[in-house]
This record gives sequence, structure tokens and C-alpha cells, in this order.
Amino acid sequence: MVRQKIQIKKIDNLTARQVTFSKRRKGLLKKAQELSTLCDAEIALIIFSATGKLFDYSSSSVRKLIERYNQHSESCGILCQPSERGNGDHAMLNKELVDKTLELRQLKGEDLQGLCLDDLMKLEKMVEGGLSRVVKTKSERLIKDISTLKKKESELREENAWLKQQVADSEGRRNGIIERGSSSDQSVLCHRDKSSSDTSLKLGLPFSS
Amino acid sequence: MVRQKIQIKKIDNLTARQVTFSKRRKGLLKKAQELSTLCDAEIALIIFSATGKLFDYSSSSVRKLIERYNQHSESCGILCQPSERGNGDHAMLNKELVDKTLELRQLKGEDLQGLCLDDLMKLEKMVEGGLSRVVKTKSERLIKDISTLKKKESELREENAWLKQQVADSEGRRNGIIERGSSSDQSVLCHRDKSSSDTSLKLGLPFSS
DNA sequence: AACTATTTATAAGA
DNA sequence: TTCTTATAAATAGTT
Repeated sequence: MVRQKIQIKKIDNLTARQVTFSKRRKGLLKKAQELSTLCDAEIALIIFSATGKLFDYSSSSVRKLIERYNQHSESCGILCQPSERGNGDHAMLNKELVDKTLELRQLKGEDLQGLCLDDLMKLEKMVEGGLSRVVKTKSERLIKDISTLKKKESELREENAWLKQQVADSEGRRNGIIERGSSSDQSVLCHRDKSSSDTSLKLGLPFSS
Repeated sequence: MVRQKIQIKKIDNLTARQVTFSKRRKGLLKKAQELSTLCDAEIALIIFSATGKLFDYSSSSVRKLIERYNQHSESCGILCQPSERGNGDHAMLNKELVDKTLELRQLKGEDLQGLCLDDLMKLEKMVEGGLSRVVKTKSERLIKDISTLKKKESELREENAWLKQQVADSEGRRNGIIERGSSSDQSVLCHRDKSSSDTSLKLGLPFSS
């Protein structure tokens, strides 16, 4: 609705979707509150994000509004079962679970016998979409990993060059001044190896700074 | 909030209040719908006007959302009595549902940020497997449908040939014996035309096989 | 999280 | 109620 008018359809990009959700949720809650204040209306608003997080608003209390809604529906609509409240919950939960399990199996290519050609084609489209998104995410991850590794490599090269110089200097000093055996040699080499793995590899810090 | 910015407090004038209620209610419903579409959220909105009239909206069904709201409050809110047998069931059911929902979303290529490269590659394999099975099933279904249709076609051809013969015989008899009008002619021709369009023409199959 | 160019919502008037 | 219009508010894209 800004910069460019958007289409009202599911936002593909996850991050953009989350940002928009946060912004618009806030806007919606504000509008609900304003309407209830301005016009003396009772309002309940229940929002579940795609990830299952709950947000709600009510001018009084959500439960109270739900009660009132139920009463209204009872008097105006089809009757509800007077008993079985917890049971309805359970049954519904169970049904959702069964439905999701079947959907899951079908996405994995199982239990397809009951589907007509149209359903199969819809399913194909959906799985294709999922595959393309998975592949895209994997590629992005690979690119990122490669770039990180390249950076590390160049840091290590730099560090190595510096250490080589140290060794050369040290050897130069030793040769020019005094003969002390091979112990210092080894300690320098050890130090270099240790530094490499302890700093650059693990923490990704540039050795020279 | 226009011409002059309004205060968010109850509108005194009854008419103005009713007009504003109508306008803003419409706006709120639209925003709710947009949010649910754009961000894949589940939303329920219940509005009681000051006069007690009910307006509601839900992305799926208000009842379903209320059930989910109740369930959510139960599992996330104040602790449940540890003695209840049904509750253990309920919690377990709920956990399964949450797990399956996540798996489902990931198979569809969503919520992939938390996955490492290995997980992504496993997921890719799984979705690829699913896709290939769906495509295979679809192909088999197509082959089977085509074969069924061909069989039907040949049966109809046979029937048609037989009927044509009947017509020819009938005409032969009529010409040779008596004048009976055109009524039987038309009914036979109608039948043949109907058969043709119901099978081969509609589905784009070659008529000859 | 803040900014800002635009779109959208809407108060007031007709 | 419905339309118009001037203006406030919301927000998509960007930084």
C-alpha cells in the first residue's frame, strides 16, 4: 500500500511476512480499540500467527465476549450440544491431528489412492513449490557457508604469512647470536599451530589488527 | 481523524456514532482479512454494536478459533491439575499436533531458517521423494483414465455402428413398406451426437484409436 | 527500529 | 444511505 501497492495474497518472503505481520497486527489492534471506544461497541479479536503464537484484544474480556457470542449463536443459529465441552475440544484436536497426519503422508507421496486427478495435480504443484523453496534456502545457505570459509581462509593465510616472518626473524637472530639447540624451533612451530586453531578457525577473528 | 483530527472517545451524537460504527467496522473487517491473507494468520473478530447486533469475521471459522483459543489458554496458562487423565492425553495430542504442523510447514518450504545444511539436504531428499511419487501416481492415473476412456469410446463406436445399422434397416423398411415420419431418425442422431461430445471432444482425446 | 513516499481510511459535508 | 473530498493514519520498501 506504499511505495508500491501490494497484492493481498500471502507474502512469499518469510522475513517480510513477519515484519508485515507485526506492523499490521499492531494497526489492527489499534483500530479495534478505537472502534470500541468511539462507538461503544464490544469487540474481541483473536490472532494466531502462522507459527502458532497467540495475540488477542478485547474491550472487556475475550472470555466474556466468547460467552456472549455463544449465547447469541445459540439463540440465533443451530443449537449446540448442551453437554460435552472438554470433549468437543478433544475431538476437534484429534480431528486436526488426523487431518494433518494424512496431509503429511500425502506430501511425502503416500496414501495417494483416494485422490482424483485434480487433487493430484494440486498436490504436485504444492510439493513442487515446497521443493523449490527448500532448494533455494539450501543454495543460499551454501553460498553463505562458502563465503564464510573463503574469508576464514584468507585470514589464515595472512596469519600464516605473519608467523612465517616471525620464524624467519627468530632464526635470523639465533644464527647471528647463539646456538641454543632445537627446542625454541619447536616451541615457535607449536605456537603457530595452536594460534591458528584457537583464534581464526574457531572465532573467525583477523589475526592482524 | 480527518478535516479535523478526532479524539478517541465515545461519540456523543447518536447518528454520527452509527455512521462511524458502520464505516470503521467495515474498515476493521477488511484489515483483519488482509492480515490473515498476507501473513497466513488465523483471525477471529467478534463485534457487538452498542445496540447488541453481532458482526463477526474469521479466516476459518469463529468456533474453530475459539476452540483453539481455549486450548491455547489451557496449555500455556495457569497449570492444570496433575490428576486429570484426560489432560495428559490432551497435552500429548497437542504436542503431536504442534510437531506435525511444523513438519508440514517445512515440507511446504516454510520456516526453514532454523535448519542446518544437513537438515536442509535431508528435507530436500524427502520432498524430492514425495514429488516423484506424486508425479508417478499422477501419471499412472492419467494412463488408467486414458485407457478407460478409450475402452468407453470403442464401446460407444460399436453401439453407434449398431444403431446406424438399425436406422438403415428401419429406413429400408420404411421406404420399402410404409411412410412413418422423421421422429425415430432424430432420436437416434441425438444419441450419437451426445456420446461424441461427452467423451472425445471434451477431454481432447483422438476419436480414432 | 526509524524514515518516508505513498496508499488507504475516514470525518465532514453534500 | 451513499458520494466526494480534504486530510489523517497506516504502511511497503528502504536504510
